[in-house]
Amino acid sequence: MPQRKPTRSRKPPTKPRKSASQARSRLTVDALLEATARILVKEGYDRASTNKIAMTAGVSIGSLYQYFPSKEALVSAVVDRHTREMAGEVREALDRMASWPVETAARALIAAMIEAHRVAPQLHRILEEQVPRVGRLENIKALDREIHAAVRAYLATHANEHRADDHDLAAFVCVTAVEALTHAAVLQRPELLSRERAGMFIDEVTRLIVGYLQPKR
Amino acid sequence: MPQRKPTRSRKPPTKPRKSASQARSRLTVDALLEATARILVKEGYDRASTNKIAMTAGVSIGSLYQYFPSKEALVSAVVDRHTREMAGEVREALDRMASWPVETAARALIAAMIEAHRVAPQLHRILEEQVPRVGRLENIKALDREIHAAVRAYLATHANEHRADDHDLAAFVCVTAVEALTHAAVLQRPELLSRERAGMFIDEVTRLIVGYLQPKR
Amino acid sequence: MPQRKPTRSRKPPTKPRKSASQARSRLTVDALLEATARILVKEGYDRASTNKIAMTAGVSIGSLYQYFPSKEALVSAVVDRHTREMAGEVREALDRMASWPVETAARALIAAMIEAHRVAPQLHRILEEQVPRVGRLENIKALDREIHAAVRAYLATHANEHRADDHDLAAFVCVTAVEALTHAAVLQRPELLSRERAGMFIDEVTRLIVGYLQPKR
Amino acid sequence: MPQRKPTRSRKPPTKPRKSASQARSRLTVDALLEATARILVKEGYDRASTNKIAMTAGVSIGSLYQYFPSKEALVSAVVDRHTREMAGEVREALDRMASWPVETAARALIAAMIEAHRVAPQLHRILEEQVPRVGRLENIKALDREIHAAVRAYLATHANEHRADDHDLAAFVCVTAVEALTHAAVLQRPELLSRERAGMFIDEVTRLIVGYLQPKR
DNA sequence: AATGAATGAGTCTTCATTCAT
DNA sequence: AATGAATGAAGACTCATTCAT
Repeated sequence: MPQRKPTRSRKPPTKPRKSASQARSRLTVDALLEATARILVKEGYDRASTNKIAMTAGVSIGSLYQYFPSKEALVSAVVDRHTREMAGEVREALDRMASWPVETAARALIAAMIEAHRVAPQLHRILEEQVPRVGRLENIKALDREIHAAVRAYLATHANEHRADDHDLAAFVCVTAVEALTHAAVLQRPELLSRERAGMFIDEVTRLIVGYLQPKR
Repeated sequence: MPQRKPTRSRKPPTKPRKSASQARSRLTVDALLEATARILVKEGYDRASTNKIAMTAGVSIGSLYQYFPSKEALVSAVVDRHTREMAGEVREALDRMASWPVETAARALIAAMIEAHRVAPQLHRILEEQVPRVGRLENIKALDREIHAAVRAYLATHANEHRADDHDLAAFVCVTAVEALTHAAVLQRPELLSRERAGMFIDEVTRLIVGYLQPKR
Repeated sequence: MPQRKPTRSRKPPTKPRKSASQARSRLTVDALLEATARILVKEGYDRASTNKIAMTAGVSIGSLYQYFPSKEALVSAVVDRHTREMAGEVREALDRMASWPVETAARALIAAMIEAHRVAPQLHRILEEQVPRVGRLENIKALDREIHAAVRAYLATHANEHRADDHDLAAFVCVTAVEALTHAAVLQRPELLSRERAGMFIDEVTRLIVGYLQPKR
Repeated sequence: MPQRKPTRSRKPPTKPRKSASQARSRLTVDALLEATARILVKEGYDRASTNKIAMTAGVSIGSLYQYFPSKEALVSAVVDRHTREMAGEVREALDRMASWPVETAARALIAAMIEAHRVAPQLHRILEEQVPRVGRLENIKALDREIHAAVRAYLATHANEHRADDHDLAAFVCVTAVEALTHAAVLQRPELLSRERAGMFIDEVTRLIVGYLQPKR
C-alpha cells in the first residue's frame, strides 16, 4: 500500500489534471484508512499515532492532515467505512427476511450477522471498545439501532407467530443476545465458526431465539 | 522495613489506636481508588492521568506514587476491588443454585448477575473494555471463566433436565447471552431495571434461557 | 521510508540542492550537540536536563527527540564527536613517532596530547568523569586503550633503547603519567601552557618519561 | 545495620539521659554515614536518594534530616570522614620522610599513597568524580594541596640532591604522576597491587620519580 | 499539493524536603 | 527525638498538529 504512483503520467495531459489528482487523492485517502485500521488493530487507539499511520500509509504527515483535520476525523472515517461494510450484509438479510417465518428469519439474520462480523473482527472489537470513549462516534450504534428497529418491526408484523407482547423488549433481547454471541464467537471461539461447525453454531443460536419467541405452546 | 515502633502503649488504650498514620494511609488509598474509578469512567483509561487522579483525590502526586508504583498498579487495584465486589453476589448464587431445577436456577443466576452489574455499571464497562489492552489484567476475565465453569458443571449435573448435548457450548451460549443482556440493560436501558419492571426483565431473560435449554418436549 | 520525491528537478539545478531541509536538520543537530556540550560543562551530567539543552540550543524539546532518541544518545553523540576531534592529533603523532628515538618520540606524543586536551578541556573532564557511570559509553576509554597499545608496541620495537622489561607495565606508567599531567595542566595550571612556558612544561614531562625509560647507564 | 536499639534502657535512669541519647545519636550518625558511603558506591551520587539512605541505615527519613540538613551536608560528611582516613597515612609518611634521601623518601610516599587509596577505592573514585560537580566540596582537593606543599618543601630542603630548579613545578609533576598512577592502579589494575607484585609496582613508580629528579649526572 | 522539520502541552515518574503526630 | 506520610518541583519523553519550503 505504499503506492508508488507514477510521477509523470504516460500521456500528454489530455485528461483534466483535476481528474488525475482526484484519483491520486482517492489512493492517498485509501492508503490512510487502510493504515489506520491496521495500526488501530495492532496498537490500539492511543498508541496509534498519526505519524506512524502516515508512515505506514507511505504518506507524509502533512498530507494526512490535508485530508483529515484530526486524528479523530481519521478514525471516524475508518468507523464509517467499517460500519458501511458490515451494514450491507445485515440490511439485505433484514429486507429479505421480512416475510419469512420466525425460524427461517432468525436463522437468516444470525447467519448474516456472523458474516458481517467476519469482515474485520479485530477492527470491530477495537472500534467498539476504544472508540466510544473518544467522543460522539455514534456511528456503530446507529447500525445497532437500525437492526433493532427492523427486528421490532418484524415482530410486530409477525405478532401471531410468537409469544412476545412487548416487541421492543423482545427485539432488545434478541438483538442483544445474537450480537453478543456473534461477537463472542468471532473473538473468543473462532473454532465455533469453522466450515464444519458454523452450521451447528447457527442452529444453536437459532434455537435460543426460537425457543424464546416460540408460541406459548 | 523501617522500624515499627511499639504499637502498644503502656496500658491498653481505651480506644484501639488505629494508629493515626495507618488510618490516614487508608484514607489516602481509598481516596485514590475512588478518584481513579471516577476518572476512569469520566475520561477513559488514557485520558485518566495520574496527576489528575491525584488532584481529584485531593492528594499529591507524590502520595499517589507512594502507594501505587505505577498507573497500571493503580488501575489494577481498582479492578481488583471492583471484581471482588461483583464476585460476591454471583458466587453465592452459583453455590446456592447447584441443586435447583433449571428454571429456578436460571432465574437466580440472572438476578444475581443483574445485581452484580448494578454495583458500578459504568466502571464495569470501562474496565472490561479498556483495561485488557493495557496488560494481562485478566482479573475480570477470571470471574467470567469461573461463572462459565460453574454453569457447565451445573448442566452436566442436571443433564436430564435439559436438551443440550454439548455442555460447554450451551454454557457459552447461556453465559454470554445473560451477561450481554445484563450489561446492556444496565447501561443502555436502565429503565428496564426499575423496581417495577425488573421482575419482568428477569422473567424475560429466564424465558430465553429456559426456552433454549428446555427438554425437547 | 516515506517517499523520497525526485531529488532532481527537470534540469540539473545550478546550485546543488543541498535540500533546504537537510541543511536545517544539520543546523539543528549541531546546535543540540553544541548546547549539550556547553551545559554538560556548566552543570554536569545529571543537571543537564534535555529541556534545558533544547532551550539552550534554541530548539524545541520535540526536535531534540526527533534526532536523539534519549538523553543518553545525545550525550553519546557528544562523546563521539569529542573523541574524534581529540583522536586525530594523537593518532598522527603515534604514527609519526613510530621510528623515532625515545626522547624525540616522547616529546612528540606529549605535545600532541597537550594539543588534544586543549580542544575542549572541560568537556573532556566531564565526559571522562561522569559519563562512564551512565552506561558503557566506552568511547573515550577506547582512545585510551589505543594509545596504550601503540606505546606498548613502540616500546617493544625500540626495546634496546630503554631499560623497561615489562612493556605493558611501562606503557601503563608512561601513558597514565602523561595523561594525568596533561589533564592536570590544562585544568588546574593553564598558565603552564602559555606560549612562553609550554615548551618548558613539555621538556619537563619529557624528562620524566625519558628518565624513567633511560638505559640503565 | 538496621540496629534495633533497646527501647527501654535496662537500668533506672542513673545516667543522664543526655549521655544516653548522645550515644544513640552517634550510632545513628554513623549508620547514616555508612549507608551513604555504601549507596554512593553502589548507585552513584544522583541515584543515592536520601530516602534510600535512611532506609538502609535503618533510620527514618525524618531522623536523617534531624542530623543532616540536606543531602549535600550528608555527602559532605562522608567526604570529610574519608579524607580524614586517607590523610592519616599520607601525613605520617610526609612527616617521616622529611629528612630522608630522595629515593627512600619517594618510595615511602608512594607506598603510603597506595595504602591510602586502598582504604576505600571505589568510594574514593565516586567522591572524586561525582562530588566536585555538586559544589564547593573542596575537601578532597585540600589534601592534595597539602601533599603538594609538603613535597615542594621537601624539594626545597633537599635542593642539592636533585636537578629540579622550579620546585613548584617539580612537585606538581611528581604528585600528579604518583596520584594518577596510584589511582589508576587501584581502579584499573588491581592485580598490580597484589602482595607479590605490589613491591615491583612501587619500584617502578619510584624509578619514575627518581629518574625525573636525579642529579643531572 | 506534498513534505517533514518543528513545536510544545501534557504524561508518567522520582526524590529532596517538610511537618503533623 | 523519632517517625513516615505528604508534598510538589522537576525531569525524560510522546505525539497531535502546524507551517515553511
